[in-house]
Amino acid sequence: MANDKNQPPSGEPPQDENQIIAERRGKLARLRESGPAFPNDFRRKDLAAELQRAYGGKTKEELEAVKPSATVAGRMMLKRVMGKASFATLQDMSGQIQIYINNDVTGAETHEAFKHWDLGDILGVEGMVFRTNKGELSIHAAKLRLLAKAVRPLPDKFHGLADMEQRYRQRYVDLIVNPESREVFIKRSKIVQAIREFFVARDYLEVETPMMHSIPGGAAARPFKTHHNALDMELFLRIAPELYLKRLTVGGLEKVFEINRNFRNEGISTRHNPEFTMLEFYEAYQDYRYLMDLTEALLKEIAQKVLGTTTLAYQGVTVDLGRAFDRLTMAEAIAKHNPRYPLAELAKPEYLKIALAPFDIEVFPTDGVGLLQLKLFEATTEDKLVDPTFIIAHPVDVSPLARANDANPAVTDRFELFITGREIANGFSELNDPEDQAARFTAQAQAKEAGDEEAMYYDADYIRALEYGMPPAAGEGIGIDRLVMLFTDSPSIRDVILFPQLKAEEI
RNA sequence: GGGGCGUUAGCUCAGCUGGUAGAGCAGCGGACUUUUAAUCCGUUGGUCGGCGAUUCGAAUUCGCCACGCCCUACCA
Repeated sequence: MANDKNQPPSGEPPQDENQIIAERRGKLARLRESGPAFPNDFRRKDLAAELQRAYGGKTKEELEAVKPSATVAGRMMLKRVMGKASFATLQDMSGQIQIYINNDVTGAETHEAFKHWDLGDILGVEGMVFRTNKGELSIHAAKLRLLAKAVRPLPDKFHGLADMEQRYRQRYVDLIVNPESREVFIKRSKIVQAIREFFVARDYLEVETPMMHSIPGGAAARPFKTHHNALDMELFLRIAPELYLKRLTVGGLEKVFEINRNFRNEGISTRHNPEFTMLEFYEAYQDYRYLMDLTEALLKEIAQKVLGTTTLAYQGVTVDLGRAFDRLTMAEAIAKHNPRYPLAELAKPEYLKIALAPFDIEVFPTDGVGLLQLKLFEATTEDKLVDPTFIIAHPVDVSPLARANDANPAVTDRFELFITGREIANGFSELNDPEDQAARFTAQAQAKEAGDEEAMYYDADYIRALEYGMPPAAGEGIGIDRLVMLFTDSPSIRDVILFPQLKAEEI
């Protein structure tokens, strides 16, 4: 099958041909007989939403006195033919507007042609803006043209497209007929724009670092492998930009951010797509506490710009981003949300092992207090962190790139931000000691030798960069897709990615 | 990877315990000069996801496969 993929059809009619498509192909063939069937000489001057805004407040009489003209183009979503007069609803990028066609103004010949045009066709209209007896703002078409024929029918005009598979595979159809889907992607764009504005306003430099790495690093994940022919070289799609962005702080780009794709060769779920978008940012001469303040400010600003409020609803729960975010260690969070575990006991490995016993979690004799706390945290507390909560001081074992705490080297100066029980951000004071970093890489490389597929590689060039002196810095990553899920109340990551990864389909 | 559920006309969906497939919308034909999910009359359209089994007979029961959704595991 792989070989006939993406080959042009071979004379045989496509599998999904049907009566409706055949009918429309016939109409298209007749169109071709009378000139270009897909003309590109129509210039629209007005957008539906702008007309609604400009004339929405005018009465029927006021409009008749002024007779404003308008030129719009769009897809025909609804059509009502009533003999000698017809109505249609056009949809453009901004919204919808009704057009009115009759024999007197539009002309009988054009009207007759219009009657055979189909829902989904793209039309261009020029005419007077007026208000109908029922009060609908409309354009009385003086000129009306078919600009692009739709050979395939649109889904049900009232129910839209419900089949999730078809919505994901044929997003173009979903976007035409499901306004709420369009809204999600408009919001996504606004969120990304708000993020850019936030960092640019703080003198950050937006950069683009390689997506193809010879040594994948910066995260614990299995990479995609690829091959460069001319260089005859194995390459990996990046799992994170982190190590390159920190090289830039060595280079003197002291405030950098990147919004771009990461690729991880792992399972697919409602929260995981193989390629996903990450924001990562690094600032020299700052620490993780500063980052927590910055993160709060960022989320509040996005919420204000995109939603107009700091209160949001996600899948039935309300979250207030306006309040100060909680900052708790794992032990504190466990004790706070599970009163059955006293805080003082959570510092004792023996107690933690007993507490973990009822859960189906692997505990190793070598697990220290930090790891045991992490396991108990994930089992009992993570999903209870509905309101924004920073969890701080992660064990050093699970944070190979974070700076160890000066007072307690077993933990790192790190935080993760949880909202609605999900991790939204991960940041820390960066490890800039080349010898400490080399030792941690060595430990990771040994773990990889021992079979841990997600352990990191030893990155000698990264160590070399640190040896030139990296300024003390703090850095953070935020998964954009999950952030968009939160802000758009989307239950699945596929709802916020235009073309999510699915298994190959035979068309 | 493991478990559950789903797949019927272009779209949205009915179809009980097996008796040979329906509606609405869309399409086609007709009526209608201010409709708006227009309305009214008539009408076309389906190898019921695929393959196999049971049966006189399968959309319906059973098995396998494909694709999707949800949960779960790893992670962001």
